Amino acid sequence: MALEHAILVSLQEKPGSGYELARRFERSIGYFWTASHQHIYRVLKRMESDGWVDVRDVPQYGRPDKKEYSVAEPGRDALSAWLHEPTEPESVRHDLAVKIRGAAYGNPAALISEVERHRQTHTDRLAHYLAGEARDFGEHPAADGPLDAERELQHVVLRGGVAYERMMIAWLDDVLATLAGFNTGH
Amino acid sequence: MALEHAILVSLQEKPGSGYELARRFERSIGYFWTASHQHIYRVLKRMESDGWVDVRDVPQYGRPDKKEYSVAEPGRDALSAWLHEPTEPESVRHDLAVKIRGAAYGNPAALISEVERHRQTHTDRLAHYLAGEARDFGEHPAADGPLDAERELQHVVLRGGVAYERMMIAWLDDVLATLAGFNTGH
DNA sequence: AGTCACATGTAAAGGGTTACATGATTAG
DNA sequence: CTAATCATGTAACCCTTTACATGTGACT
Repeated sequence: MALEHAILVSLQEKPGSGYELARRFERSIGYFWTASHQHIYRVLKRMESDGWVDVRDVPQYGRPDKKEYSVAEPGRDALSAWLHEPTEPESVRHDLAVKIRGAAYGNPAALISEVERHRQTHTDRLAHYLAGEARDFGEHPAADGPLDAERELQHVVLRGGVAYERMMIAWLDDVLATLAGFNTGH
Repeated sequence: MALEHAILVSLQEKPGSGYELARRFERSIGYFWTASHQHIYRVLKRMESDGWVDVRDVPQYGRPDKKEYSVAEPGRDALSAWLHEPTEPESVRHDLAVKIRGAAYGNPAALISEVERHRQTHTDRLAHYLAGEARDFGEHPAADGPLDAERELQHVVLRGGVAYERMMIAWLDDVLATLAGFNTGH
């Protein structure tokens, strides 16, 4: 897949500017598809020239004007076509796993701080996800949130993020225990 | 990171040809870093001209001759430098999660077969990993296998793969239950 | 005057996939 | 003769990152 489908999904949920999309890719949708603002602007240009999105100039007071993008008919079609076409599971890219195997010929203990750093990132993310879950899907959901299908689908994706972070933390603990074994000469 | 470090790790474990590397990337190291043969040959060329690897022509009988690559001193240095330099956790790319959120405006039930297909892939991979674990890290390990640190590090990486597949299967069951909820109108 | 949030881009390089291409040898 | 495994590559294209670049308006 490419960024364009993630953008279509986001714009379908709510139209917005390139800048706003970039902010959404730092949270929410960015939990499972990352993108920088440069990349977003570039793809948005192509999508516009392909007719997938409509643009509207929005003058603003107290801040720079912006362009608001929304999904056009051909964009909806492209999204629908992609949803119906089978996709293979993404190819895995775990640099930390490569490092761990590579450490065998160096000093495995040197990796400990790196692994701990990653563990910290994952615990932070987990806390962030859980806070978002309590806010948006708890007993007192935000009054302006989406309803029904959209809401439940967003929730199940978020639960996937939570499960992923929990698994990573548990595995990194396993890695740390293994690395500690070399230190003490076990 | 890039492919070259994964290749260095693999060649450090055992020298081999581009073809052999491509096969390793279909199993073992490919469980957490995928690469096609075209890509491998291209990167190998660059690594050779950078002096990271040595090449040796190996004439063979009964099959085409091959080039055997092994890690050279500068390659070992580059690998060591990379191992000591911090790396951020890889950016996530879960197309299925994007699809699930995108399904809200189409027909969520149309995704069921796609999710089931992914679930099947993950159960296959899990079975494959567990078979490899029993073979290489069970009570009767292969006699020619690696020892000590290398072996334990390979095992902990494999356990990560197992944990990942198990988490994915559980999450996809959660997704299927959620999608089923729309079918029955709940 | 400086910093921050908002807002939009371009250019160059790097990383990776897909399509195309060739050829040897073994087994059926 | 055909298919499979072994073996190596090129070319074009696409996706993404990094570096560079500009400018508004609010607040301190």
